[in-house]
Amino acid sequence: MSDSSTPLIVPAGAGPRGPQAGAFDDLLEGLNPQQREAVEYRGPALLIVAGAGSGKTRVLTHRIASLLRTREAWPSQILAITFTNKAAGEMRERVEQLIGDSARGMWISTFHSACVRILRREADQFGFTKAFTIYDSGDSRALIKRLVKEHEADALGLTPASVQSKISKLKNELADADSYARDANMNDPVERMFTDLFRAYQRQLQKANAFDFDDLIAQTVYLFRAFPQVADVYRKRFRHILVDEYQDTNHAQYALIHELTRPVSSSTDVGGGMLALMDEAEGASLTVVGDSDQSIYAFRGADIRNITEFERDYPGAKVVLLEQNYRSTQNILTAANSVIRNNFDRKDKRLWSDQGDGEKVIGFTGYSQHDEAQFVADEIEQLRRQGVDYGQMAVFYRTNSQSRALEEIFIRAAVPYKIMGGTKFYERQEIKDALAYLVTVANPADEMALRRIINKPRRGIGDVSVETISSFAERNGITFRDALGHSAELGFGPKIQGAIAQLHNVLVEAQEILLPSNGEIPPPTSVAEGLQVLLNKTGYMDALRASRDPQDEARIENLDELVAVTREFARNNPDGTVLDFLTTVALVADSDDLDDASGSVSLMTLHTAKGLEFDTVFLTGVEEDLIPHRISANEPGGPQEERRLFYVGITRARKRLYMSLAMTRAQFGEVSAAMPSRFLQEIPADLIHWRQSPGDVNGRGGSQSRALNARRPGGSDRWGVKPLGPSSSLKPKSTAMDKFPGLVTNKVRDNGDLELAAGDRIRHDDFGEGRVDAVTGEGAKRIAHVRFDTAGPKKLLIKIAPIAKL
DNA sequence: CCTAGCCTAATTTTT
DNA sequence: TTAGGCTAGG
Repeated sequence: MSDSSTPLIVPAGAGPRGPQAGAFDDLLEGLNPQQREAVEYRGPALLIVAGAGSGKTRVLTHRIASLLRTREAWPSQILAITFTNKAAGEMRERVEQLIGDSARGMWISTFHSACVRILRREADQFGFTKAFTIYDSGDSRALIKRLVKEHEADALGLTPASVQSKISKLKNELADADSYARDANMNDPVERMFTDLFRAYQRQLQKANAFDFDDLIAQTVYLFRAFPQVADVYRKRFRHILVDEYQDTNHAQYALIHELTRPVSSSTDVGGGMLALMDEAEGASLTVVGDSDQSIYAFRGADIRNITEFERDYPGAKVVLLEQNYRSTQNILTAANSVIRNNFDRKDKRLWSDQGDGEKVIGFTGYSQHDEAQFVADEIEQLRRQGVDYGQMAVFYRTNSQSRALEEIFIRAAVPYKIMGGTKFYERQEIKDALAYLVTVANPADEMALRRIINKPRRGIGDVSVETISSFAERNGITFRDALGHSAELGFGPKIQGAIAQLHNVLVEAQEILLPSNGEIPPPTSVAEGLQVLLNKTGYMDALRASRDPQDEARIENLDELVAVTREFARNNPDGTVLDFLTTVALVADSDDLDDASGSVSLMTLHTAKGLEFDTVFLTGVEEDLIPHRISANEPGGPQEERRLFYVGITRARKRLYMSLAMTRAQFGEVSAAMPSRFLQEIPADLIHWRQSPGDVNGRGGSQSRALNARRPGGSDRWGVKPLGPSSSLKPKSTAMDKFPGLVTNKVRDNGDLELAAGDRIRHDDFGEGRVDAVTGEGAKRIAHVRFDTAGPKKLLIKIAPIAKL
């Protein structure tokens, strides 16, 4: 009924047969034939296979615009799903640009926000309230940790991390504790324990009136399956469903889409006419866009088959292939193609560009990750001087920890940068604390949140007291939160009793501000106001100010920023409530706050980079064990997924692509030798111009690099080469990776303990015997300056050079 | 209940 | 290297 405003009758002038010719010529302008077809096609199911940079967002927005323009659909009948909020915002903006205000009323959002919206509306149907909160992975980890401890599950080898990831996987497969228990071997104590934990976890969530990330999707599917009438409301409403990045959907998301595109189950008329009923009998029309070569989320349940088997799932589906790339130069695309074609069982697809070859990929090998970072920084500065905007340059890496070295060097080199992701703002302790205060007020059932802040700042309420309160609540059949209101009956001394009463009062005061008991609708500024009351009157701020921990100063700043965020939120959402605020905050992704990155270089992981593009891209850490990551080696499909990740990285670049690596890499204090990634071998030699090849660095390359080595002036106390001025382009280029067979597939050599001193004689596999002149550097980065009897002077990295002491 | 100090474990990617 | 957990002492 809530949708009585949604017109169910198709507007006059349009029919199921499609738009009239000429109704949207301008929307087709500048599109290639395949893109046009993807915009114009009308039918129950359409799969757009969109290679990287092939203009899929353009196609998608123009398709939506055309549906609206021709009045085939009302805005409210359109549901478009994207992967990030940022992508959703962009899409909405672009559709509005095309057709103006009439775009209002569309649902363009992520899977998660769409589900939250549905769940909020329907929560009461199945044991939750509209005030439910959303647990991010940190929250659920904390809960699972507690449960693991309580159940003493660690004795069976179950760690919080393993339990969490297993539960997450199961939920993505739409399994619950019961269905798991049916299939599992219950004689195995570990399995039994896990089932218990899963059940307990789910019970706690329900009790806390909370959903975790995976629940948002899975529970929506359950809801639709358990209450077909509810599902019908949405089936009637959404007549056109479009899903972006379809290759990254997991089973639960697939099922959700499937439920939504089903024909309405009940025939009870809710006011629509005949025509509407006929339409609904067919189910909504579904458009999915994706590229199986860019599927990089299998680790969290994405099922590549959702896209590869689309035609089977939706018989009669139309498939459109977009292969022309409008983003990159041909050299970049050729590199990308030559890497990705090493994945078997993929449909061959070849991106092409008419933009010309462009520049070659530039390669660099540093002695250490700092050396590598210095190269990147130098190049960035050089490009900047040539007029390239910082905002048009990006540095990618496989793991977040790699950002550290880059940051250090960038700070020193005064390169403005912005890290996307990493330690996220909303995952900082103080921010989580502040949010937990808000949650405690907004959703009193959420015991987790209250437990988090009950002793922050220190109030003298430790574990023992918390348990006392908890059992009091249980005995009296009230919630933990309500127990705080009975401070006098808890049996504490005056100090603790006072502290509890104090906390209770502040929470009540904030509640009056955020959710007035007289039912009045609070002004949009109430979130900021309530937050400040909570932070100030609880003494949280004072405690930070009084602290002499230098980190706490930054924490205060962060909290100020959070208050600013709430103000901003109030401006953008005049009727936003605390719950809306908390929802938004819970669902923001790393890539979402990309806008203010202008004017600085963007640093991010390869995963975060998906969907973005930059003029200049630096792919760093192109090493074995990093990309492909060591852990992926044992996972089925792991190496292939890593290759796709690498492919995604390459295809982000418009004009210039750099690939760099280091010969040694420090991981928590220890330095170890690194090897060039196997993926480098997959790129044709003539596409890469090595400024400094792996061979140059360890003195074991082909003849060209020997010559190069011999010519290079030694004696610098920096390990890396000198900053690369224009003269460096005079260097002869080194050649392909296959000139360095020993560097790629062989086992890592480790001469870690080899002690060398000036005067020692050594033997090198390639250069023969020689005498050590000097040793510089420390630890794994020690470099021997050797004068070989026949090959002349060389610099060698002691740890990994193929040498032996005589 | 709190704090300091020692020990150890971990580092893949994230809506 | 560092964050978190654990212990002992206040």
